[in-house]
Amino acid sequence: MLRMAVTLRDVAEAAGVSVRTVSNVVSDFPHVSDGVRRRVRQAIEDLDYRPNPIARTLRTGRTGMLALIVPEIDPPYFSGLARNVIDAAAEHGYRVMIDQTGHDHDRERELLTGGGRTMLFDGLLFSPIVTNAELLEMKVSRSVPLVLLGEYSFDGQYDHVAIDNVHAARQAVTHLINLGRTRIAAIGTQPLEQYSTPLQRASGYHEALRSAGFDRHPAYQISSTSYSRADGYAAAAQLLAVTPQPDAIFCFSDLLAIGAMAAIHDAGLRIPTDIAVIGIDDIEEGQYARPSLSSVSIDTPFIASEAVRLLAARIDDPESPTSQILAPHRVIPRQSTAVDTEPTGNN
Amino acid sequence: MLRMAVTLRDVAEAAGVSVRTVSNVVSDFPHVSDGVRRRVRQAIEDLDYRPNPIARTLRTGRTGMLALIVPEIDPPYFSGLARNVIDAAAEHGYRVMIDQTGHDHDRERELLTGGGRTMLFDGLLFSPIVTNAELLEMKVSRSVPLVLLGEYSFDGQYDHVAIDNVHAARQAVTHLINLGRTRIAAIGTQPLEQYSTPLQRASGYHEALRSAGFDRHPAYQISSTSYSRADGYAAAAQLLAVTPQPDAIFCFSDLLAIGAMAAIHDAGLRIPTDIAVIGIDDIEEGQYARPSLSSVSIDTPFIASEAVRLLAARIDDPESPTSQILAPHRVIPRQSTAVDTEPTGNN
DNA sequence: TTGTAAGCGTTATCAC
DNA sequence: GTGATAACGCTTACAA
Repeated sequence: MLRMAVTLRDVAEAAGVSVRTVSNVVSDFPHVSDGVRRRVRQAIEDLDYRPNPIARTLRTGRTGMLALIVPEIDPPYFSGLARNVIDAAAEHGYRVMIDQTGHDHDRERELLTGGGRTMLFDGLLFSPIVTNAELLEMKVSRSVPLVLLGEYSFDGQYDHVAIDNVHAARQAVTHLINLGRTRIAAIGTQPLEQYSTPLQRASGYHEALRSAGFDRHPAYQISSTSYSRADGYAAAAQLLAVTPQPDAIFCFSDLLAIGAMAAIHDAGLRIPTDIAVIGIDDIEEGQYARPSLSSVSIDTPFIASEAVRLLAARIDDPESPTSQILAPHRVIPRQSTAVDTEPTGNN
Repeated sequence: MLRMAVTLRDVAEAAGVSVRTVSNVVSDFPHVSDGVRRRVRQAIEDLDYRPNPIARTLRTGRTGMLALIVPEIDPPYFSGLARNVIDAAAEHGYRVMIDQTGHDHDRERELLTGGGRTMLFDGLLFSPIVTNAELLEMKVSRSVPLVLLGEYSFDGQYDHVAIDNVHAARQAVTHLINLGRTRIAAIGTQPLEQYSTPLQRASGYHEALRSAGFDRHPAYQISSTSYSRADGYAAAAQLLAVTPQPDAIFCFSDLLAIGAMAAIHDAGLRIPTDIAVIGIDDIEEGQYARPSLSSVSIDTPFIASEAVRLLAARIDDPESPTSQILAPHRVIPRQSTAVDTEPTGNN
């Protein structure tokens, strides 16, 4: 604090009333006579008094802040989510602190088990990378309301807003199959077993192949440590060297797909003529890519607003039963999986 | 709070010591005998005691939180900045709350003048959209340390980390001129006078044209309300209808440029053969676009770490003289402004 | 080295 | 309707 703060007491003194009365005026308590109210208002104005939220918090136990915990804030999916969460939170009177786990398992645990200054927040919105099982194994601090994001099947112990990743992936691959593609590769599997999203999307990929009666070709599955453009580029380059060459690629994220498209383009191949590409997330970048990127859209505004609504309710009533909400998704076909009629002109 | 919190007093009681001693142990005060320390540690463990950061804050006046105020969090430039700010803040022991002004002038004022719960934060990192003059006109609350981001010339009243927008824009346009382009359009000017960045970039654009002896062609300057892909697309479409058609476009942001490239592509024109395109920000998306997007790179990690450093110092010593730091930038030539090797007969 | 107690600026429980 | 005053949980003189 740069200079001594003006307190309730100062105002009370200036207005010639008690702190109780000033507090009443500040918090719009109804039973204050108009004359007194006016005098207090004037004193507040004169002294430029601002209530100290910390002191208020200590008394009320409410900070008015939520924490949003994501792996990273800069990938478009998460920054879009953050934007929607911040906006939704504002509608409920909350502000949002953002923390990044950096895809670090231990950091997730640390943030969740309340190692840090968890009490600074009225509630937590948490987008985990680890699986259900891993998460339940951690002894999550029960002292702070928590809503989980993005994970499909929890056991009802927590509120959560989820995507059906298995189904989303299956629909994406089925879309490629319906195009007549038969050699369908996937980018984004994970070597480690503890991460949830890649497992589910891989599972959807396998389901779709099985339904179509296709074999799984190990060389068609490229794992990637992150869901970045760079990883997509490298993985696609690797796929192009496989014989027979894939005629379609399902990427576990749009960023991977963007990278893959660049690699395919640089190799002198055409999209979708030679290789069709589809991603997941439906980020705006894909709409403006040329060819534009087909994707599975995920309703982030819905996820954000439902999650904040659930969290606000949980804060107000810690004992109410938990809710599980499924966010809608749908395949958005664009040029990268268009039925091949004319050249895309992308080179 | 879901259940009654365990307090210092509870621990003290359990360990058979005074709260003072427990507090000493918790805050690693050196002069505590080993036996007592062990006993206290044990009691803390047993009771699962977590210090209440709010109470600590009320005493010390420090929350350990910074606020980052940006127009929007989801454009890549700002989400990248946020990521770097969060990381830099963590190194100084701070966490970061993010607020969006939504490009709203009044909201900026409200956040800055401390209308809200400003005291919750030890300091503010503020990326303003309004000009210097507008900002100084607001009576910014002096009660909270403030570092400004992205604005070039303030009068030294505040700490700030800035980009030389005029120079960055001039270099971008000069790069186009050096390519031999003569009909150079610009996308991103603003009809309103109070926004800083567009004014500066427009000014750099004009300077470069003047140096080259080119006239300003009013129809070559397209204003846009936001720096989005959609605005870039629409603006470029508008430019393509102008005669004579521009042979280069300088976009005030990479997002605008991405949109413009899509429009040019959709019109059946080639980049850079028919029209060269350059943006500002050097977002990763531009590297993976095809053709890849030339841009002016801005050193966001530098901006973030310097800004946090300045803010931390300001918090520690409110009276020290302010610093003004200029972040480096440089033109990154890519395919969208590559020297044209194909025969075109165009110039 | 450790205990006692006085705040930090609110809100809320009593009285009057 | 308004005034004292006791918390909220912590840090930190001041004592011991």
